[in-house]
Amino acid sequence: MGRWEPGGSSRLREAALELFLEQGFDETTAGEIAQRVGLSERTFFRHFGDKKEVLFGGSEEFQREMIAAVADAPVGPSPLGVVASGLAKAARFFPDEARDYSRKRWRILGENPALQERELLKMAAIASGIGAVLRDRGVPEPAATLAAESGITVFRLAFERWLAPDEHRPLAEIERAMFVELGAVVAGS
Amino acid sequence: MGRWEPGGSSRLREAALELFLEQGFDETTAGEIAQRVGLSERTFFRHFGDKKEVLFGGSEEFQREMIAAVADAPVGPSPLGVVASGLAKAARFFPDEARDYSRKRWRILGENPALQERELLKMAAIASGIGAVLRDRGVPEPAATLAAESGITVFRLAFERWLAPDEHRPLAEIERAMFVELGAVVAGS
DNA sequence: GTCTATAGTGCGATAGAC
DNA sequence: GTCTATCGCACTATAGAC
Repeated sequence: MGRWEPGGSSRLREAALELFLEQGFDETTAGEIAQRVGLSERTFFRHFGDKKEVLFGGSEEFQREMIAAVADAPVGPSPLGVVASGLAKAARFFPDEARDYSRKRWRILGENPALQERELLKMAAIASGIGAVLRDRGVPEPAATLAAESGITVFRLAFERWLAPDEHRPLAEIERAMFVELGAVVAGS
Repeated sequence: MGRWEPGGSSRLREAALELFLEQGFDETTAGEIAQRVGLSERTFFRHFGDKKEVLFGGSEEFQREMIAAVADAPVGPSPLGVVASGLAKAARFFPDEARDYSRKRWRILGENPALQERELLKMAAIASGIGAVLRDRGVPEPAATLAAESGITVFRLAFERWLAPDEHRPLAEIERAMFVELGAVVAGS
């Protein structure tokens, strides 16, 4: 038992989500979030490099997981197949229980271009990491980067679909369907 | 002859590029850029919504052009083919003479994640616009979005390749090769 | 934890162009 | 008279330096 309540980061993240939903991202100051959990603004910025980052907690872990899943995927004939099997494994990061939280977060992101920018950068970083893994596995360029980027595109669209109000299938299943669709779209040209 | 030199925006853009190359993006203040062309900091922010935006001049026009090129593409059997022919047309925005400027700009972007975020958002906006155009042309979902996103991925990778020091082919030619590679990567799965 | 520079906004005033 | 570009000032929040 220390001098502070434990879990400063996660308490800040929760408070931030609430406040952003209530009053909007721009209308909420970092100091306000910190105050709500009894911390100082200075402490907020020690936990998060900038205000946006409070909405991206756990994203480094997800990123590592996603890249590791591709690295550990069984040897396959096609690089995109390798990416697909990695993505399927990483889908466990988003079980049904996470849908509600993800939808709230998505609503906030949808209203703020600066947050969308950050989300895109995170995705781009994952794509870049997957590309590197594929090259390590002997896939030449530009196939490695194309497979990585296409895989992330499939993931993004599947994820958005997963969040839709009328959607109930698990993420991995939507991913599979989306990969099939990609095959059809590209084959048709 | 007015009270002011004409072309405030473009003079600010040029000065910004110089200063960013000399001292870096973070080390250059908006006031400094404005001062160099005889304007005030306040005026800088009336031309550009934020500091990053000074590096994205003409991007709205490029965006419109890209989307219009897809909208005006001849009727084709496949949505990705339509996107490809649109992209080929829009490649004229980047003639050989623009390579030098583009490389300078790319070097600045490469050193700053915040600028990469903005670049990704601009690309995402174009993809979204192309997706809408495809839906207007009768392409169902998720094929429309997949074709749009895949097309933008091809454009991005082709553009990066176009900027490589050892690369001399025109952008349109690299795009074509990249579309072929995408076909191979996806077909192989 | 305090102190400070920079980013970015709001508003009023001014100077020309049409 | 109206429209547009500019300046100047006051102000807040972010973010980094000390």
